[in-house]
Amino acid sequence: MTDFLECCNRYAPLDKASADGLCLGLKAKTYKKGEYILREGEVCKYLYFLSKGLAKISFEKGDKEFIMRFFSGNVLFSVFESFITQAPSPYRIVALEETTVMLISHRRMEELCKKHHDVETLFRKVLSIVAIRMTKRISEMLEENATERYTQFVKEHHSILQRISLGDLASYLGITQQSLSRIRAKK
Amino acid sequence: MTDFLECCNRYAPLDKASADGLCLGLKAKTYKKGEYILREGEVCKYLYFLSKGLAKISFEKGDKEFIMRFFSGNVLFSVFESFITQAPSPYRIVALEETTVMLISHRRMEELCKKHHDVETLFRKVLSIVAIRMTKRISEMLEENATERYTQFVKEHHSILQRISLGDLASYLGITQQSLSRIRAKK
DNA sequence: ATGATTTTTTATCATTTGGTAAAACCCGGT
DNA sequence: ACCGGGTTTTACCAAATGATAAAAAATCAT
Repeated sequence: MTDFLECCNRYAPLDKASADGLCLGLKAKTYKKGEYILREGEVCKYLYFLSKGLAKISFEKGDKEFIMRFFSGNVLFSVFESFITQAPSPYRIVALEETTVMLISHRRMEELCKKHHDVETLFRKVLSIVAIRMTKRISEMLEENATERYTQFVKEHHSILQRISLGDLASYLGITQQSLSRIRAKK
Repeated sequence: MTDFLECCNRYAPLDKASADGLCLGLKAKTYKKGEYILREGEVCKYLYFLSKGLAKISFEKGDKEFIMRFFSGNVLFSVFESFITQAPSPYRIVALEETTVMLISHRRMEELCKKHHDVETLFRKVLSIVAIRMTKRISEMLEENATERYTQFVKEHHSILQRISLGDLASYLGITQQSLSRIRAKK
């Protein structure tokens, strides 16, 4: 709870009323390793705060999986495609370890955004970080080859590297596991 | 002006006061084909509304150019990395035709967001669209090869296809112009 | 510890894409 | 019409990545 509010306050300073509103009815849920937090096709009803563990957002095409992003530490995340529009999610969320998330429902978030200007500011800031991060990823995918992307990932996500399987890392980088293995062997 | 407000209202319905605030001091600027609207390294001071023409956001690495996105029609855009943080832009904006944009300064946008809740909602919605669009692009880059990405682009951006050079399209797809030419020849 | 299952590495060959160069094409200015 | 500059296509070879298969290593449950 403290972590959650601290995280929110890093985005935008919140009134007591807003903070209370966010915490009111905040539910925690724990998933075991490998469990789905959200399945493809389901509507993403929540904004998530990951308080413990590791998760991935991914999708399948044919028999291949592609990973959009990993989440660990104290971060806010969601499948915004689905959360914002309340349409079925093209992506799934899977726990890669025992993972605890706090849930803020879409309905409550909408209410709070309407009621408290600073919650809307918080939401806006969260989305701006997401937009910027996604844009950066696109840059990297355009300008860097697989080897460079791998090196970059190691540099930037050193902390979670050991917790991610090679297969998952390859799915994130957009290459086959064999290619990634080859890249690592070359060094 | 009308187009601008209509565009804004599609994101979020605005009060008269907010609409007036947005329009007050709104400046239009026209760029010739090939002119820079923003250079790499400059701070992006504006949220842009493109009312006429065609523009690209891109960057260079070595002697290659990579294109993040094209803009035409009545759309709001900016280099949000820079606009939001007011840090130097990693990207440039270039007019691909004679292009007219309306400028809303960062300072004014900040003021209006603070003053009018509905402007903040508008801004939030703009960012959510950006985040979703970027995410979709990442999906495509992960799951589709160059040929599929080309086909997809033709399908989705049919209207501006004839106005974009092959070189620019290749830079957007993340392949060389020669590869794109080859892909087109195969069909 | 043992065996079963999963993950990672290695190998081989096919396909895709890049790099370089040159030719063909298109278009605007004179 | 002709020139000149830019754009697009074609060709050739090299490098990167994918597909498939199998071996090796690591992990897990009993």
